[in-house]
Amino acid sequence: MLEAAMALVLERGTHNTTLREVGELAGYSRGLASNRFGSKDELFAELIHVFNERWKKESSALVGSKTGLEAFDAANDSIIDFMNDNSDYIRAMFILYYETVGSSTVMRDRLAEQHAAYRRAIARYISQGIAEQTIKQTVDPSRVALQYTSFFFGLVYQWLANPDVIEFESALHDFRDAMIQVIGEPDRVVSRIA
Amino acid sequence: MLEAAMALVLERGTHNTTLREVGELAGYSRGLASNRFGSKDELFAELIHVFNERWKKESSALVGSKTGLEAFDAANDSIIDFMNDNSDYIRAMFILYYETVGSSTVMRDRLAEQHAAYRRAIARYISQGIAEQTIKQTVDPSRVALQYTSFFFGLVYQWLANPDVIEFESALHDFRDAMIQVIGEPDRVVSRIA
DNA sequence: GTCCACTCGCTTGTTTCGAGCAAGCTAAGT
DNA sequence: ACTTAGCTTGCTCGAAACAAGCGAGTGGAC
Repeated sequence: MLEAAMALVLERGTHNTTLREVGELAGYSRGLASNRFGSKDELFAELIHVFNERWKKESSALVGSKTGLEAFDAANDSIIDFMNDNSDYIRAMFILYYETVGSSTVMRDRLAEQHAAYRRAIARYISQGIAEQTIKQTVDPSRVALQYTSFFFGLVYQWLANPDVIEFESALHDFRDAMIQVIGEPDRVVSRIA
Repeated sequence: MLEAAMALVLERGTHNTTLREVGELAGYSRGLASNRFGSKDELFAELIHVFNERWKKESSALVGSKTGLEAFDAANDSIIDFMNDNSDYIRAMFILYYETVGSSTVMRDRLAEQHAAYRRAIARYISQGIAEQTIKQTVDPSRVALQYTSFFFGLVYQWLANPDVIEFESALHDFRDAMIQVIGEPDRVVSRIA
C-alpha cells in the first residue's frame, strides 16, 4: 500500500496522485486508501513517518557511538550510502517534504520539528568536536548546524528539480571540506582524520 | 486577482486554495480565475512569472554595473532588502517553488531552468572575482555557485517551515563570510571590501 | 463439535466539492 | 446596430471522504 503510494508520488507528485490509484495499484479497491488512512494528508504523513524511521535507523547504524567530527563525517557518509542504495526512497521523501511546506499549520509544524531535530543532531556533533578540540573554540554550533542543514536541503531541492545536473556525492564532499576548513582546529583535525 | 491568489497561497498553500476563492476574494465571481488563466497550474505559473520579474528588477537595481565580489555582495544584499520589504512576496514565491517540485515534467523543467539561471549568475560573479584576483585562482566557480544556491534555497526552505526560529539576515551574512574565508584571496579581499 | 457473536479488512454506494468548459450576458467602443 | 472584452452562470467530470455493509476468520459457551 505504502509502496504503491511511493511509486505514484515519484511519478506524479502528491498533487496528481489519487487515493483511488493508490488502492488499485496495490491490488485493492478504490476506497481502501481512504479507509485505511482517513485522508490523503494522513496517508502522506504516514509515508513521511516510515521514511524518517528508516533514515534514522540507517544513520545511527553508521554513526554508532562515534562523536564529534567523526560522527559528523559518518552522518554525512550515511546520507551518501542511503542515497546510492535508495535513491527513490529519498526522492519520494523529499518530494513529500517540499510539497507540504505551504500546507496547513499542522503539517508545517511537523516539518519544522523535523528540521529542528536535524539541526540539533548536527549541533551536537559540533559541540562534541569543540570539546574534543577538533573544532575551533570560537565556533557557534547552532549556526554551523543551520549552515549545514540549509546546504543539504537546498542541494536535495535542486537535485529533485534536475537530477541529471546535480552531482550529489561530490557536492556534499566539497561542502564538507570547505566547512571544516573554516571551523576545524587546523592542527587537530588532520591528526584525527589521519 | 493575482494579489488575491498570493494572499491565499500564503494562508493555505497552493493545494488548499481554490479558484473559486481566488475569484471571490478579488471581488469577482467564482469562475473568473478559471476563465482568465485557463487552469490552476497556469495561474500559479503566472504568479511565479510576476515574482521572477520583480526579483530580477530588484536584484539588477542593486548590482548595477558591479562585477565580481562586489556584485556578489550586492546580490546578497538585494536579497536581504527584498526580504525586509516584501517578506510576504518571497514567502509566496518560494511556497510556489517548493510545492511544484514533485509536479509534472513541464513544471519541473521550468524550475530546473530557474535554478540553473541562478547558479549561472553566481558562477559569473565568481569568475569575475577570479579575474579581478579577489578570489583564489584555484576556485571552481560552478561548484561555489552550487554551494551558495543550495545554502540559500535550504535556508529559505527552513524559514518557510519555521519563520520564528530562522534569522534570515544574519544566517546569510554568516554564510557569506565563511564562504569568502575559503574562496577569497586573503590579501586582496580585505583591500576590496575596505 | 456446533452455533453464535464479534471483529477486522475490505468494498461499494453516495455526498460534496473543486476544476474546467461552454454558453451567454452586459456594457463600452465604433 | 455590430463587435468585442470582461465577466458570470450552468453543467460535467472526477476526486475525497464518509457510511453502510459484506464476508471470512476467531473465540467463547454449551
